[in-house]
Amino acid sequence: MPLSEEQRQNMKKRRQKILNTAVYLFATEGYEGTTIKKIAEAADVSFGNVFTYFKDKEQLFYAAVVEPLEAISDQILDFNENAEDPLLELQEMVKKDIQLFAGEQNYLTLVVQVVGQYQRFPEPFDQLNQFHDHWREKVGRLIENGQHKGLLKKQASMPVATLYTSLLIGIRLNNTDTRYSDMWAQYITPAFQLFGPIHE
Amino acid sequence: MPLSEEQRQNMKKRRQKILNTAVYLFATEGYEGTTIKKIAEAADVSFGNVFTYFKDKEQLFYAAVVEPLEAISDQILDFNENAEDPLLELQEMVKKDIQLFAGEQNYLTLVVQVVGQYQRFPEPFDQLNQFHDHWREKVGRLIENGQHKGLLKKQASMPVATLYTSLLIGIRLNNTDTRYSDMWAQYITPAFQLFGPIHE
DNA sequence: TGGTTACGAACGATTACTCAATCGTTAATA
DNA sequence: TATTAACGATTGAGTAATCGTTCGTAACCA
Repeated sequence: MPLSEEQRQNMKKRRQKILNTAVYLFATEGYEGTTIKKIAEAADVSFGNVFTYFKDKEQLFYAAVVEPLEAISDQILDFNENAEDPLLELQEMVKKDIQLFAGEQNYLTLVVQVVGQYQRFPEPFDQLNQFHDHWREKVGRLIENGQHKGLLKKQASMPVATLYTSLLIGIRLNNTDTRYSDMWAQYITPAFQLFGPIHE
Repeated sequence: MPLSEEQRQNMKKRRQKILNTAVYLFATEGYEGTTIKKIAEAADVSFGNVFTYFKDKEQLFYAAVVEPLEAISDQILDFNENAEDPLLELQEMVKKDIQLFAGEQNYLTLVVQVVGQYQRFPEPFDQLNQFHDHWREKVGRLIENGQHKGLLKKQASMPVATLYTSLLIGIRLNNTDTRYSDMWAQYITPAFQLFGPIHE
C-alpha cells in the first residue's frame, strides 16, 4: 500500500524544512551548540520526527553541508573557460560570484566552520574540498586562456586562482552585514585586479 | 602571608598553559565541543584547578580569543603608512603578513569561528572587530599614500584594504596544510597585484 | 484493517560548575 | 635548626541540568 503522491510531497517539504532549519542553526550556533530539540522547535516539527528523516545528528549535519552544495556549485561553475574574450568572462564571473557570496550568508558560514575545523568533519570536508579543487582548476584554465591571448600578466595561474577563491570566502567572513548588498558592488573592480589585467 | 615570587611565576605559567591548550581545543573542536575536562587533561591540570584561573568557560573562551590578539596585532600594525617608498612598504607588509598568517594556524582558526558566528560570541567579536577596523584604516592610508605619489592606480582605498584583509584570512582558511610553508611564498606577488601597482 | 508517519516520555551518558577535604609552602616560634 | 600554625592553591567526587537516541503509543491514510 504505497503512499499517495500528495503525502510524499508533504514529506519532502517537511524534510527540506528540517534541513533548512538545520543549516541555519548549525551555521549560527555550531555543531554541538545546535540541539535536535532546537531544530525540531524551529522547524515546527516534533522532536522524534527529526529522526524519521535523518538517521542521527551526524547524518543531518552531513546533509546540511553537502545538499546545498549541488545547487550552488552549478552557479559557480557556470562560466566558459575557453571564452573568446577571457577578460570579459573573468569580469562577469567576478561580478556573479561576489553577488552569489553576498546572498548566501547562512550556508557559507556553515562552510567556513567545516573548513576551519576540517579535522572534526572529515566526510563533509572531503566533499567541499573536491568541489573546491574542480572550481580552482577551472578558474586557473580561464586565467591561462587570458594569458595566452596577452590580456593578462604572465604568472603562475594556480596561486592566482587560489587567491581568488580565498578572497571570496574572506569577504563573506569580513562582512557581517548582508543587508547593504550595495557594499558588495564596490569590491568587483578591485578584486578583478588580482588577475593582473593588462590595460593598453 | 603573600605568595613567594617563585610561586607567582609558577601560577602564571600554569595559567598560560591552560590558555594555550584552550586556544588549541576551542579552535579544533569548537566551543561546545571543547569540555573543561578535555582542557584540564590536555594541560595536565586537575579539573577544578581550571576554575581558579578562569571564572567559567565563557571567560576562558574570551581570554583565549583576546589575549593572543595583543601580541599579534603589534606585528600586524608594524608598518609605516607614511613611508617614502609606499610600494616597497606595501610589498614588505604583504610578505610579512602572509608569513605571519601561515604560521598562526590555531589562533586564526579560532578567530574564524568567532567571526563566522559573531552572534554567539558578541564580546570577543567586538574586540576582534575593533582591531580589524584599526588595521584596515591604517592599510587604507598607506594605499592613499601610494596613490598620491602616482605609484598605485587611483581607486577607493577602503574597499581595497578590506579585500586585502579578506584575502589573508581566506588563504588561511583554504590552506589546511601548514607544513609546506614554501607554498605561501607563491602568494606574495599575485596578492600584491590587488593594490593596483603601476609599472613603468 | 494494515502500514507508515508523528509524537514525546524515558534512559543512560555527559555537561559545567561547586565545595569540602587535602596538600604544599611560608614564616613565626622554640 | 627544627617545629608548627596558617593560608591559599589544588583536587575530584558530587549535583543538577541537558544531551542524543530509543521506543511504545497515537494518529493518519489507503
